[in-house]
Amino acid sequence: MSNKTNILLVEDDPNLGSLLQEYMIAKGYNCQLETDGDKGLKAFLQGSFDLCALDVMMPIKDGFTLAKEIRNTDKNIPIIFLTAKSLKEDKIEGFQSGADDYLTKPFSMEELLMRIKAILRRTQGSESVQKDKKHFELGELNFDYDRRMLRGSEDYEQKLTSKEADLLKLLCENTNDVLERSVALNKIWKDDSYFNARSMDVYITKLRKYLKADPKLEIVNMHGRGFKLLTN
Amino acid sequence: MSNKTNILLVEDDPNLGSLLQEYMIAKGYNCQLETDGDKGLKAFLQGSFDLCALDVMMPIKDGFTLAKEIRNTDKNIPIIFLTAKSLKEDKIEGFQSGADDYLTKPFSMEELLMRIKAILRRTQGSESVQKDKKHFELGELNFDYDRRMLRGSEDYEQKLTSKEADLLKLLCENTNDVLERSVALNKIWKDDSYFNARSMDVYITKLRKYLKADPKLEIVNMHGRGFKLLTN
DNA sequence: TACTGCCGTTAAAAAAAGTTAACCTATTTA
DNA sequence: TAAATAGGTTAACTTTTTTTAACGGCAGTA
Repeated sequence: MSNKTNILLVEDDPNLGSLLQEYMIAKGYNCQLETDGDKGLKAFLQGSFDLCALDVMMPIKDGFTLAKEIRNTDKNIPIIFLTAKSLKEDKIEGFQSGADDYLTKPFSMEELLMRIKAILRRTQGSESVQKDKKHFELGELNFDYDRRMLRGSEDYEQKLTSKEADLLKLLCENTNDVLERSVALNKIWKDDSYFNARSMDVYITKLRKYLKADPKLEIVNMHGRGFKLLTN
Repeated sequence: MSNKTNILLVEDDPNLGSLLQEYMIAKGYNCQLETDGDKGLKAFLQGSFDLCALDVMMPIKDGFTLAKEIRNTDKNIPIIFLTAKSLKEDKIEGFQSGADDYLTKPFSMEELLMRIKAILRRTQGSESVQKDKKHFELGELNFDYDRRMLRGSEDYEQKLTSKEADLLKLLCENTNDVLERSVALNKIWKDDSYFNARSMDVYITKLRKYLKADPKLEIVNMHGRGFKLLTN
């Protein structure tokens, strides 16, 4: 399986079911559709899903029962109910069987997507958020973004200010590739203006000075575009 | 404050507002009611909440704007919108300003409660456990907030004043992440002013002195933003 | 080759942060 | 009750960081 988020959709109306499935796939998710509760449970047990979207009123086995069975084997999997039942009592039963959300039909597919995203943000955010690299090898040099420190193999040590560190980090993330002026200005200065561009030039000068510690390192200008950090 | 869950409710209709507040209190929550966006933001900055329930259409400042400002200082706090706007576009804007849920009026108080519980079930487990932690490991050091004591492995012991302890606690809760000046000033000094900012600087100096007991610990300044406590 | 807009550098100004000490205020102690 | 103490704020001054200004050079184009 890919690294996409896997959604199990159980919906007995084949039209609505495949419509939702197509939509979720178009939005970049893996989405498996099952058309009744038994098949849904079987699929869940065999697969590895990140979220379940369950219709409530289904033949053979209703969504609430299915949810309880699913929760029996995985008590943390997010579950959303999709249903025409808008009665208060039904909603309450839905939440009591462990729902994370409860959508009453008709709903827009966009709203479903938003609600799925809102839940996933909470449940899978914790693991995948901190992808940001904070530590870079630059030829002979060694750049620690958090400590804002540039260290050479000998006893060269250069403390950086926060703007210097921000800019060097961006350059490092685009090593041997163009860092567009506008990108850097918007990320660091939050605004692409004439004066901020002059300010950025001043920082490029400062960084060039620091990087002289390794003569192989070079920040070259790409006229009209931005800068490129070369490491060879 | 007790160990109850703290809910910030911002709702400009005083009838609905106090009805909801009473209900939540009856259900065992702490629930603070504010009647406009500015008061809501101020309350949030000074308090310590586990969840926000915000009306969207309010005079002075609408709920979406308020949500963004709140998210600016706390990017994990759960937010629920309560609103009469049931348009698809509004819902989408709501979720895009970082909502966890979006309820359209009229809704039953029971449903609100269910939805709040569903969100808290996800969030309270993970990080907000740490939120009211009173005891922190800081490299070699050991910080006991209640006793206002900083202890090192050997015989280093440093008693802290209450302001020192408050500030260190905030820094600890944001370890390796920026603690915004305005956040600290509002939480500890209850007001973001020039003199309080000078006062805070004095306390940062004091804390840096104490933290020298472990040379790995460092409080770095993020120019124009705030401070970051580094532990590695 | 001359024009024009982008870059590079240095210096100065401005803004933010850091430090130290004096100064309140409330509480404890003599 | 006065003195001592502790916690906290204000003030004055220093240093660091960032922005602005000025000017000269270079690249791309007419």
